Amino acid sequence: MGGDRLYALLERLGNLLRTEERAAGLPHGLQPVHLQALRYLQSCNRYSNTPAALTEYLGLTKGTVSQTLLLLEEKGLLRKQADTEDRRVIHLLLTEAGRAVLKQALPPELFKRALAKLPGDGAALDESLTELLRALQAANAQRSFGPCGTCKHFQREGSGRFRCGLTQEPLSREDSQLLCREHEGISPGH
Amino acid sequence: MGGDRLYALLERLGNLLRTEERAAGLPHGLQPVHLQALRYLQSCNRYSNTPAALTEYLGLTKGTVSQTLLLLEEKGLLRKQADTEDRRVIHLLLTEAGRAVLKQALPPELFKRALAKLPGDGAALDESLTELLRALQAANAQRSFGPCGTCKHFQREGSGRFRCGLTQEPLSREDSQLLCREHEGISPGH
DNA sequence: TTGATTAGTATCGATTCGAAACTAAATGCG
DNA sequence: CGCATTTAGTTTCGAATCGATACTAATCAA
Repeated sequence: MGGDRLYALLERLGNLLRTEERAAGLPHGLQPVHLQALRYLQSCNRYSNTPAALTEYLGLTKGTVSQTLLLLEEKGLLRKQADTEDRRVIHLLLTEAGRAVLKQALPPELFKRALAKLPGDGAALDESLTELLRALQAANAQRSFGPCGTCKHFQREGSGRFRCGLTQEPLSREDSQLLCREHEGISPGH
Repeated sequence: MGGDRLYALLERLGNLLRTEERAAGLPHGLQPVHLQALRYLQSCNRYSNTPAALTEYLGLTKGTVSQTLLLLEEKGLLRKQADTEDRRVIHLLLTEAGRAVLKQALPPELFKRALAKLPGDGAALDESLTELLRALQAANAQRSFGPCGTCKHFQREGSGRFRCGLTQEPLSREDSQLLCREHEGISPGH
């Protein structure tokens, strides 16, 4: 059946990207997981920049992620900031150095070159992958980590003013584009 | 730019599949790499079932792959067979047990369920991914590991009879569908 | 107040992985 | 032929990921 072929394709792509990621991180002394953590933290919103959210995103255990964060902090790529409301919670903020490393390392050179050679602008690929990801997350009961503005808790309050229905906090236009761990897609039935 | 988003998608998909693969291998005491090795060996041709080819396919070092193979052999999932022509070369053959494990473990359940939910039959996805993989392999100077029958060394010799232009050996119809490490795509310019 | 839950950390052992040194066979060049 | 070089594969070692488990501290619920 066709599933096998699709699976082989995805696995091979995954391996190639992982190898590239390994090479891209090497000069900075970073492993693939470290780059992935940095990339997540750069693109998530203020509810989702915590060890717990990162743990869910990466699909690892919290102990493992805690180690990863220790290393990134020692290297000065991120800093920790205690939450003012819930003192158990810690927010992870990229430093300038962290952002610089990320900008230089990801996406890897090979990937950028390949993308340039791709016939079309990759829109079809984007759409197919998004669909697959959605199906995977639906099949599992997993969080979607989608952009804030596409969530069912997202509320419009007039020109350029938004609010999160879950936390009741106001949201800026930039906020609405960041990934959120509480993200729930709008179900087609409504 | 759009590359970032595409990259994030692929990385996330890769992580999900890897997590699933880890879970699928757990009951057999196998890690993701082990399943990947088995899957490759099941679908490659007789020129490509060697440690060196597997090393290239996985993008690891030969020492690492050597360890992986040791474990798989100990578990009775594959056996080694010395090449009769070149006594340095070793061929890796799946045992019945190896094939059974593979059949049971891959693709992971989650993936199959997701595929079933996918609108359409995944043909668009297949095409997009194949294109991307081709672009990646062209951008790198990497081997393509494509099916024998789509290689520029592949020769037709009449009804159902084929030959490899590189080794001059005759090929069966089944041969022509297996992955080959010497595979070179037919360049569009010819 | 007491018990349960949640966020995060610390420690341990198993495993992957790369680097480098090594063996053995094949190849190439004088 | 003879000797250096290359290639296939193994071995050894150390660094790093990762999961499991136990732990602290804060919050929440009854």
